[in-house]
Amino acid sequence: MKYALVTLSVPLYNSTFTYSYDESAIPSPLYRRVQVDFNHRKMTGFVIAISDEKPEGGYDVKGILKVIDKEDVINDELIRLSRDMSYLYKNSMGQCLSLMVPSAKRDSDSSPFFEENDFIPIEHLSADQERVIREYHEWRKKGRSLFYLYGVTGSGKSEVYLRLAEETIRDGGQVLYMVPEITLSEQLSKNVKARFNSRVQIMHSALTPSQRLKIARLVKSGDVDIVIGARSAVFAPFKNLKLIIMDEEHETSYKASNAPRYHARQLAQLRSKYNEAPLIMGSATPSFECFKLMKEGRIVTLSLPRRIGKGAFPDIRIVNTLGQKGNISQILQTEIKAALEKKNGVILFLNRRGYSSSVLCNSCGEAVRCPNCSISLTYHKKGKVLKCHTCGYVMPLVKTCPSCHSHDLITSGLGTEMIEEELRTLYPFARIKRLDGDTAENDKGYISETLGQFERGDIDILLGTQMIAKGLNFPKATLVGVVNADQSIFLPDFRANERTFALLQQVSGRVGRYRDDGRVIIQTSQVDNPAIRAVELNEPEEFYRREMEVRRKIGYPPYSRLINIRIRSRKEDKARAEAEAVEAFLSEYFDEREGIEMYPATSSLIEIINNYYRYHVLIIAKDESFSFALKVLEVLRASYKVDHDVQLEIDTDPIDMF
DNA sequence: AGCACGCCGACT
DNA sequence: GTCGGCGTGCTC
Repeated sequence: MKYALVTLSVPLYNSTFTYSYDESAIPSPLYRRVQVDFNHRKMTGFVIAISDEKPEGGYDVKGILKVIDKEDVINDELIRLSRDMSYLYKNSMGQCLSLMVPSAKRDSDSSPFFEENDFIPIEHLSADQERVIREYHEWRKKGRSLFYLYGVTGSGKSEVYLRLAEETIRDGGQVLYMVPEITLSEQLSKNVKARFNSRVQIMHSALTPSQRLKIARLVKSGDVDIVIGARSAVFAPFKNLKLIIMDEEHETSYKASNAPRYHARQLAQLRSKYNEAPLIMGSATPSFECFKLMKEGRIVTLSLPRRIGKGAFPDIRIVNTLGQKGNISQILQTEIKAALEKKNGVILFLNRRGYSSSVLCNSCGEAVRCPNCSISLTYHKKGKVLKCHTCGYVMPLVKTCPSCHSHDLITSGLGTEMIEEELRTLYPFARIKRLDGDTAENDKGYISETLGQFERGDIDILLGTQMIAKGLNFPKATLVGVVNADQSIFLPDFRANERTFALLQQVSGRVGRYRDDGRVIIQTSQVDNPAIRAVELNEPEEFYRREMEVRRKIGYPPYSRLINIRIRSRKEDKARAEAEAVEAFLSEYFDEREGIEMYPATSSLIEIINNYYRYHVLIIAKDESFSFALKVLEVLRASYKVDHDVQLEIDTDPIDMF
């Protein structure tokens, strides 16, 4: 008899269990998925080690039911990664490992696609691009492995990534190329596929588990040179990983929004270390975390301060919306008209879908609320419905106020639907298309179709949310209008200014990449906001310096690290009691400790989501105390029993406080 | 997290 | 009597 150490995706502190097998009867299960009986249910787990010794402890060892795979699906590196990830994010190893390989269920078995592409000529490098590649090699020789390509939009970062990827592949290494959201990186994937042809694999969220497995196999065998993908591509099982690229490093989509709440940047750093593979991050708007490391010299900065070719910075104007009637100011209207007359493309950005963000009662003042969440419903004119943007609840538009039955209801706040309506009235002959979560819903083709239309000039005005803000190149566009920057400014989050700055800088980057007549109009009621001012005056460094100083004074990231403990329950008293108990448990360790502060248990900003009451306890740890905090949370996981109808989630380095 | 076991109320 | 409510405890 032999014994296999199996990890199972269970939310228990220890998720590894020993099962026996007869080596003459079944093939070696090491690094493969196995089916086992676990407390009266069949589960799939991964074998991470095998041994001849019967384990200590005196319990009855059960047998492996069957070995699922004919070949390895994980390796030592992924096991090590899941162990480190488990320690940092406080989920079991089994839960972490189960993210890395698609789970047991088999599905329709279609093969991953290899597409032939048109040949795209290799651009010649600008002097700046050549310089940073030279600098990169010099620093590599000195043994440095963390780099940041800090370059304005349109400075040609991608070409630098591709050159370095080519060199790595030529030397026999594999490359991981991460992008925030793959659907919006059509242009990139086309370029990369054309350059590297069939030895490229794209990992996107639309892949089925079996397609993922096939790709994983190709990556593992070394038959793929470069993997392009979003967050989860950080788990690809490389045979010989020699370069990691993380484009648009500041993007929040690199952080997982359910447990284990890992950050791909953090895991990329771990894999960089394990493999002695350099990590190159890049953005025009670095996260404060990276910016600080760059200033301290812990990350090597490679800077591209100029646009390539004929690209020029757009002319940026701020329009004060206070006292303005209508949602599109006279100034913006004039600019749109001028752009339309010249047959140039117009991009309008508003970060809120729907018609109006809430429906208010003019008589009692109450907003129409979601029955399952503690937020107000958004009115969608299409279908005349009220939608909850938090839980997805939909109901027909009400005619009377749910609290006082008055008929006097008014809409409040603006969304993309409303702007679309205004645009159609103002420019009846323009070809206008809206791109947001509603129009793109369930239809990935719609996004690329619309973007293609705009690129070809078949659409005059493209109106959209976040979706159109990122990484896209529109040579025909000369005008970008931010309909309302206030939403971002008023986010109840200490990162509101950082986010606003990055967002505005990124949308501004959509024009003027190839021409010098780009124009940006930003409408806001907060003309003196530091992020607005920084974009207006094109003073990013000054913005970083001042905002970071604010963070340093209040002791927030990047001058500390946060750990947020979220507690949820259907019963309010249970949620509160548990949060208070967790706080009391942690106080024993943290109260007397330098460098660690804990906020008392409080209800979350959105108190109820999907009928769950939400509380949280926030831990703020200085860098030198962070590992102590992790140790204490290890004790919490190991010895603290949470009530049965309560859920506890630990979020290390949270990016939203909700 | 599930799932079994077990101990109480209200039903044919 | 026994069906099923959900509190409690365990998972190689």
